[in-house]
Amino acid sequence: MAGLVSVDYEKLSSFELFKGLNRSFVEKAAFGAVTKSLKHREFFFRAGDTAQSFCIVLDGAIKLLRHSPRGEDIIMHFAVQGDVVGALLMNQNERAIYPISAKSMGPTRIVCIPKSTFKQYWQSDVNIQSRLNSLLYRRMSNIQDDKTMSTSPLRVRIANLLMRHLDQDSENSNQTLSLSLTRQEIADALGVAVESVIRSMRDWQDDGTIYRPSDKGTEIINVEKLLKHLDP
Amino acid sequence: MAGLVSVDYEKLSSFELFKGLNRSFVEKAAFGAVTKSLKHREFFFRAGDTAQSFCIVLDGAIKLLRHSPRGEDIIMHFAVQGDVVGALLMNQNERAIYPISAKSMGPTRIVCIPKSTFKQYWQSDVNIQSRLNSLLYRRMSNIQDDKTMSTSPLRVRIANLLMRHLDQDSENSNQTLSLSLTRQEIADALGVAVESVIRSMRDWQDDGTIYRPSDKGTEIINVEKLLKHLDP
DNA sequence: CGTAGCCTTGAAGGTGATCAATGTTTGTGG
DNA sequence: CCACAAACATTGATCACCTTCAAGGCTACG
Repeated sequence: MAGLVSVDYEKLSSFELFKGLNRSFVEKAAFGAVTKSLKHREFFFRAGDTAQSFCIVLDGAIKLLRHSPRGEDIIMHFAVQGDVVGALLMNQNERAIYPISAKSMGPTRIVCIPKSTFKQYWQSDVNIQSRLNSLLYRRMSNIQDDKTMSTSPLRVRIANLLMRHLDQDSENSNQTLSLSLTRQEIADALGVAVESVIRSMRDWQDDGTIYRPSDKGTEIINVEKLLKHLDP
Repeated sequence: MAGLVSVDYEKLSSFELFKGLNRSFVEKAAFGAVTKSLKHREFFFRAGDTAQSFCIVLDGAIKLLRHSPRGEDIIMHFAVQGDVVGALLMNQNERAIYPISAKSMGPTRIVCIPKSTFKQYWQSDVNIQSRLNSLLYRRMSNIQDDKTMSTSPLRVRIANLLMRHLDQDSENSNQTLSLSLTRQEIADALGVAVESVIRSMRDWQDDGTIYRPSDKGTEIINVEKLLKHLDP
């Protein structure tokens, strides 16, 4: 937990949320903010906590999840670099509570911004509101994409999930994921059993459609091959 | 298609979105707006149309849906009286297109507001933005509720859907739905087959947990009984 | 070195999908 | 007003996909 330093502001300015805005505005938008470093599997907040702050992901990733009535985790969203978490709650009343839990995936750094700063500098700024809406809009689209596929066989839904998380950069047929997902997390995100995910992905591993370079780390995907698997 | 009359403004003012705001503001917020009367199963817009306007539901209901790759409709949201449809898109760029289709359920009246009015009066108003966010927040919560239940047996998910659409008014154990849902629509909203919905709900019909007063119209639900069916 | 989290495999079973057929209701046009 | 089509409701039989349960292995980490 520490105040923001120059390099943090630069990183913030590079995000879609603040791109093109001048430094003094970014500083105001982060008034009273602190950076937090989360280890692997650490909660930023839990469902039921009163919502006093929101955050922007600097590095790493955070999964937003709920507990299902039967004890499993259900993952609603993977927040990666530049994503805003919890902002929609800052508009709600004083005693609003987080409806979901936020848990880090690997070492993660975030900027944690107090509600008061939101009310003072974010709420009244048309530009920021509009950009927040864009982020929200994309999130909504993702959820709706998922739902649209709910009648498709599992392997199609898994492929769809993976494709949505491909790194923007690489354009060739071998692309990396923008975050490292475990089988368990894929299962939790789709609301299915781990075993089903494993069985669905086994063939893809066997014929090299997907593979992990060093056994640890992010999965690499041969998009063309993957799509071929989905045709029938 | 007609301009707004006094009674329309009064209705708008009674909605959560405008409650407590003065008449002149509501008139500005509806600048250039027209009312539209939709028949049963009429499209307000289709997925892919360029988004030039958004709307507020005056009476009736509108379902927001997508086409799944296999031809079925998947319903994302039921917009009822006071709900805003398509507002999130007004912030996006000029050539933004609707990602979903909007189709009326029964005779429906809406206020259709041009994008330009949004940009002029809605976007810069903190109050309205905050209320829009509240609506959006509730919609998000609904979708997440659905997803949280994705591992539960179908009858639990159906019950959950019904309970979320109970009329706010009646507090006794017999409650009416705030909109009339066909079995097909319940199936489409949950992404399952109609037959499965029918089979799941058959027992409830047989023992009077749910029933339709005049065979047509809205379903009435005995909440206590319904909950008892879900225990095991 | 032991635990916790994740991965993997197999066997058995159930839930919901699919297909096919039929009935019912509603709306449309002659 | 009647005939016909379209949308919705219902039922039964069969089957596939995914779940569940059980067991074991691997890796990281305190």
